[in-house]
Amino acid sequence: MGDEQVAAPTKQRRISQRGIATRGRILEAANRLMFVRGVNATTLDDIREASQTSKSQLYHHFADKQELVRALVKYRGALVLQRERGGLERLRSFSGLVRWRNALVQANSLNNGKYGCGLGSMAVELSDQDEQARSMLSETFAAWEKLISDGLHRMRDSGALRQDADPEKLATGLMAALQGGYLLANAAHDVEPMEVALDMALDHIKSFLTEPPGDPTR
Amino acid sequence: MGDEQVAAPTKQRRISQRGIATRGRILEAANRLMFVRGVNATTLDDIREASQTSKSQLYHHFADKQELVRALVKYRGALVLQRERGGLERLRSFSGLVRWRNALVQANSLNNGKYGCGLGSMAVELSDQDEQARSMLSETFAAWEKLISDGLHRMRDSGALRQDADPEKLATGLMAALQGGYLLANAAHDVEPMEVALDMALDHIKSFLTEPPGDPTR
DNA sequence: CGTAGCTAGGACCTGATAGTCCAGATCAAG
DNA sequence: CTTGATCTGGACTATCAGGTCCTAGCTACG
Repeated sequence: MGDEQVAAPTKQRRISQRGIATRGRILEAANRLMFVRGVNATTLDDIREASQTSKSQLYHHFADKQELVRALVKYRGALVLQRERGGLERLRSFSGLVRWRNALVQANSLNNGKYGCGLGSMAVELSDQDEQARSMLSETFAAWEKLISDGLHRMRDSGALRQDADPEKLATGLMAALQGGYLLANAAHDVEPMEVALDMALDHIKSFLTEPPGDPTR
Repeated sequence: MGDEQVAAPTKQRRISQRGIATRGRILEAANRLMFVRGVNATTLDDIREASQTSKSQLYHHFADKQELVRALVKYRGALVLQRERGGLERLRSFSGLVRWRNALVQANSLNNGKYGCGLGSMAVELSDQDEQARSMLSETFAAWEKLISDGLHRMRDSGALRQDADPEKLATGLMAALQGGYLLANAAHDVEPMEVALDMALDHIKSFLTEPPGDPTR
């Protein structure tokens, strides 16, 4: 098994600007469609049509649907991490966490809670059917949690958080509350459960503050 | 539109024991297969084979795949609620909540975190594609949360929980932690995130106890 | 310019899957 | 035991979705 793919290591296919643009259009369309319909319910023809491309282009840029889905996992993961980096990499206080929470809630409320988290829903759909996708998603979640726990570490180092706070566990708990909140909000078509869940997690973190925050949570 | 289904309201189809058994076998097989592979990735032929039935029986007992899935939502919802009633309807103390947590964690650890929650994964897969299934799932979640909040109400009435505790919100937060925990555990193939998430939610509830529990959490 | 190879269009193929149909077995009520 | 309905087996069909292929444009580079 595995007889070919080791050959010609240096030979990289030439790729034109147009090719890059097409590949991008395909990924973008897949991203949009699979976000609202789910991965399995989206067909290649849907994507072809939405991206204004053709079958041969799909198969020129991606070996098969599974590869496209894996590329999408990477693509969406990068998008989310980039967005989250913006909101979290300078996190140094509890109020920063509250702002972060508010941004997520507001974004989700625009859809009335529908669709959930782009990563979370892929994780549910793919974990039991594509090991490689599952492991990429798991790593993305870990990186996301790390953005949070890094912020909590900064807060602990600066004395805002007590020494006995465990940033990693707090970050995992917060991420679980976020994902569970997304899920319940999606089922209910209502953001409220997501708000309640995030507030619970934030309250829990608040209990590790060295001194109570100056302003109420909202 | 809708010209037929109103006719003959009293005429209920006769149904034999054998018919009931067959219908049960189909639902059971669908339940098992769709739990591990997901709803969309499971075919009717898979179910036919696993349930030792035939195509005509599938379509005799269910109008189409969508109806079968909806019946499964109901079936699985009833199973979960029955199981949860056992663990929650006599909940009166924090330690009872800890026992409940332990049972869920233990069950999930048998699969190394795989597959997640039977209801949660269906919610993710179906919410964006079958409104009726979504609403049934949402109601099931609400009923499940009510089992929890009823227990918390009992704790509050007995003085174990402070008066300012909000049982409904605490139950929603706990459910979100549970669902998010399932999701992350499934993605990681490891129960740990689920444990951390539930412990966070339990800690949060613990902060509303009138007096600290006699024993450590575990 | 010329040409090699990337890029594109879209018809076509193939397998899988949801759904149909009908003949025959089984059951329950009288 | 008769009769009419339910239940069952499994072959059959239609459709759809993934995947292939061949021809024709474009682009980059010499």
